[in-house]
Amino acid sequence: MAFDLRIHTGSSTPIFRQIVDQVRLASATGRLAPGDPLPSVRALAERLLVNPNTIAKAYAELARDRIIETHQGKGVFVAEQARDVYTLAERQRRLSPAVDALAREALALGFSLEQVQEMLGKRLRQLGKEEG
Amino acid sequence: MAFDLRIHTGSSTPIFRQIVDQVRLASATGRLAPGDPLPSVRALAERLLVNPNTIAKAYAELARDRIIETHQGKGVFVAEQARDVYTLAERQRRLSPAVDALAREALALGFSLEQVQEMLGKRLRQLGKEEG
Amino acid sequence: MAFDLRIHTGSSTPIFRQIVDQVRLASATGRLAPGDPLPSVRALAERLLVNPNTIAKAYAELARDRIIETHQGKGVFVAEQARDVYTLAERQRRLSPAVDALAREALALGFSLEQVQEMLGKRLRQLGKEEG
Amino acid sequence: MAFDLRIHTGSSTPIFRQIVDQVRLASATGRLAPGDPLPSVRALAERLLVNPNTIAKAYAELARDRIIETHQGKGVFVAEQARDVYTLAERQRRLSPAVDALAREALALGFSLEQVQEMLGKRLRQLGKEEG
DNA sequence: GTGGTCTAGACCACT
DNA sequence: GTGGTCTAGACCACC
Repeated sequence: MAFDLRIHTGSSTPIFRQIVDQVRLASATGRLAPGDPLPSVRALAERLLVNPNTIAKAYAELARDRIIETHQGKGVFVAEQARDVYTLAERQRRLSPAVDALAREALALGFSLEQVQEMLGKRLRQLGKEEG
Repeated sequence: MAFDLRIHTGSSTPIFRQIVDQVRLASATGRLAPGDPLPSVRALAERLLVNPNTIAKAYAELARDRIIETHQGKGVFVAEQARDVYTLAERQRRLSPAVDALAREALALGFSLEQVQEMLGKRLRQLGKEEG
Repeated sequence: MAFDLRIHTGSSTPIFRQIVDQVRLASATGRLAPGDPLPSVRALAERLLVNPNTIAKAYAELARDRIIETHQGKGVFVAEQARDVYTLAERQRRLSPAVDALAREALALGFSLEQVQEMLGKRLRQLGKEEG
Repeated sequence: MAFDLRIHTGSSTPIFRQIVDQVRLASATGRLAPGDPLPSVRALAERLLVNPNTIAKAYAELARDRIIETHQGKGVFVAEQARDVYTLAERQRRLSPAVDALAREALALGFSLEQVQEMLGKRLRQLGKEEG
């Protein structure tokens, strides 16, 4: 199964960030395993109809964070490095900025806890399906 | 207690947006009450060491959303009544980027829906209590 | 026919508002169709002989109201679908200054309600027909 | 009966303009007849709780347009000048900017002719009552 | 004094 | 190339 990278040009999040996030997410959830090949810059640019510079920028950030490795003349692969294991506290610490941002925005827009939880549940189920 | 506006110039979120968000949240939680005066454009610009235009831009957005009212020659005040400016669909559209960001991050970190919802509830209660 | 934006620098209505109003009206009457590109900030500024910031301010307001979509590095386009952003009450609030002005003027000039309504209907039909 | 001038500080229209418009309207509809006295600058400023400069500015514009006359030491009076008589075409020409502004705004906000006509009728009835 | 608009010119992120 | 943000400084209307 080919790793199915998708971008939304309508979104306000930059294309290069969408790519970085998807690869990072796929790697964290095991959908991409160490050693798996990724499409070349040129091939991905053609498939997604975006500028090769955009792909290169995304791959550069992923390589900097040791998520992927590029082997000259061979291609791009998911890095072999050991997966970090976080404590619960550490995982919560990493999640809390997003929790905080959503909480503030929801309050400002006048949403109740229940409404936000429902939107969140719906979105999580969507993401889960795309992954499976 | 005077309303204590603070900005981080090091942040990637624009200064004017930091101001908008803080005022909106303070208004939603009741920390700013209808009729309360806000610092003048020039005074706030001096205090925060930013350009008056930046403050004016923030105030203009708040006025468009009917959070504040500006009176020529008098100053800026918190709007008398909270008003339903945006449709439910629009408010959901505005919340969805934060929902999406949290959902993706939670998935990548391996949290369950219930765990995230609990963190969210806790944070919402904290923010609501920070009044006065 | 390219969309022909024109401003009157002599007018008391701000330049950025003239631009906003013309684009909004053109979008509402279908003279601008979803997906249509708008001139770039710099190009329009050059053509109208105004500062790019003034154009940017107008485009920012149109984007907030989801009339247009701006794509970083690509340009500005008419939004894909018209969306209900504002509640009925808010739309009435925004219309009421114009209603009030016409009512007062009509009263001062001794027009009956029927006469004003007829003039209004005629003008609305004219504006609607000026498409294409 | 004293001429009952009222201002809305919450409105976006400047106070001095509200005063000018109300006097002009009362004069045009005969509620203020030539020779009728108006309150002094100082008295009106005290009654409306506004700055005397604001009243003075309004009276200056009314005097410039020959709606009122100020007699030093005696007070302010509605001018004796002959009322202009307009042809229907001339009256329509004077009304048309307000008609046009309302039509454009209504179209942009997505209102139907019927909705606008209803808002207009309601507003005209309100103004008629205030006057009676 | 207040806020609103505009110009000029700079820097940054994204494509 | 594109739009987004910020600074500096000016002028205006209103109170």
